[in-house]
Amino acid sequence: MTATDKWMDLLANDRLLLDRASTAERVADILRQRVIDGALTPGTQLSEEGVGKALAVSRNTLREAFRLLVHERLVVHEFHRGVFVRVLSVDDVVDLYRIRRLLETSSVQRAAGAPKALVEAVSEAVAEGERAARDERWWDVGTANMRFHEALVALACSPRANETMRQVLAELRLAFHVMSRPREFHEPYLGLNREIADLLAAASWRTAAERLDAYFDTAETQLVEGYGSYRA
Amino acid sequence: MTATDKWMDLLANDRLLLDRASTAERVADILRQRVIDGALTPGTQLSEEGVGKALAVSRNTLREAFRLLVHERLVVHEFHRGVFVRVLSVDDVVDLYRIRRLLETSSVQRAAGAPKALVEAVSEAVAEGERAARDERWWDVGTANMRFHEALVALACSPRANETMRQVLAELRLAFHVMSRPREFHEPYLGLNREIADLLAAASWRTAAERLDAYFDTAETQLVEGYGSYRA
DNA sequence: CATTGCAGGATTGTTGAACAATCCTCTACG
DNA sequence: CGTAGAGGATTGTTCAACAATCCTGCAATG
Repeated sequence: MTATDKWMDLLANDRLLLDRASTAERVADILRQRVIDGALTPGTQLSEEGVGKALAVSRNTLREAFRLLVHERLVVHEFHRGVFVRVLSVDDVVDLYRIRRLLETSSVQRAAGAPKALVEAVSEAVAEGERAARDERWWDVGTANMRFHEALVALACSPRANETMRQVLAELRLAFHVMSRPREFHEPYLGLNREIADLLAAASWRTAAERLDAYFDTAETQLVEGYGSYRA
Repeated sequence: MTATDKWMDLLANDRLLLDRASTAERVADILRQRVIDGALTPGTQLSEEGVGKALAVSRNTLREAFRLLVHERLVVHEFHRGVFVRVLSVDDVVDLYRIRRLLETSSVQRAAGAPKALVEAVSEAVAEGERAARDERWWDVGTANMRFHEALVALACSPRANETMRQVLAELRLAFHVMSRPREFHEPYLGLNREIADLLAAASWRTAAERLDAYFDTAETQLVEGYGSYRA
């Protein structure tokens, strides 16, 4: 029966990829990707006619897709005016760091019972960031940094927490796009991430949590002034 | 100029209440309320034709509303089959308690800088629960209990954390509806809530967080067996 | 000069109908 | 007993139409 169980798992994966995908969701996927990778910059309007014609979907289907993205806060919907790629305010960025602090420090604090593979995922994300930094791929450094923090929350073994964290990080991408110096912004955190990952690997949960808490103290203030001066 | 600033704030509030409300959002509001108060029990299908005719909205508008509720996890959408009021599994309930623990304990831990009014809101929620218990309004006891925990997260002063918590608690309503004994389920927590509120009022953040953590240890195990046996 | 009022055009909000795709049920057949 | 298929019901998606609202520019007014 263990052999069939393996097959079942594989089938379950494939079902998600192949089977279920309404047009609205796929449209949302595309737009989400474009917002995250910066092709759609904050502030640009997504007109129903324009996007609908470009993707060859009807206005109704498109509106369903817009609802999804609005709920994820990647776009804003102004009544009778349309949807726009979100422009994060400084308050938004502060709030994003605040909820990150709640989720991440708490997850690290009680990571004692987490599966070993999840702890290794943290170290792997750090290593990926270090590789990207060596090659001066600063955008990838930012991506790896996010994967690192996502891996921290994953220690809590809560699908909903993971989902919330994913959304928070996607929103933060909106802030990073208006930063003009990705290197100066992302590079300083490489050492901190490594330090925290090593503490986790050594099962020093409490120390890691304290280190992380200190990280947020500095990151938040640093970011506020950075975001205020770098934005378009 | 400070006088006009005051006016502006008031106007901004009113704009949210009076101005913006698309049909889809109002439909979602209605359905959300019906799911939360139990009129729509978990598992029931929300057919597009039925609900659309009942609320006198078109299918397209209704589908937009459904998308919102799907994203809030109050209903599930099965491709080519329809939307159904969500039936929480035991795993779901465990996960909900897990993310609650992350958000709540972390919020309480760093509540030192929270505005006094937010701390008082915690005590007020406890008092409301005690009043409801005295009158044997057990459903209201559950509502007050949720308001209590919502108030705990509010200490973190993060709109996004508040929103996440609201959603989590709305989901938990789905579990409470299949419990047959609201009194036995809600009453034991009254004393714990009071204890935590008093610790917060005394600025004993650390002790309060530890007490809350212990609360989750017992609540989670207690709930799993309770949910397994009480469900319809 | 600043402000107000008012077309006109463009965009969104909402509806209804239509057709395709899929699922469910029931029946008939091997 | 199992299964293959027909038929009906529901959902997925598009299209066209109209109402409601917003934006722009211009004229009128003080």
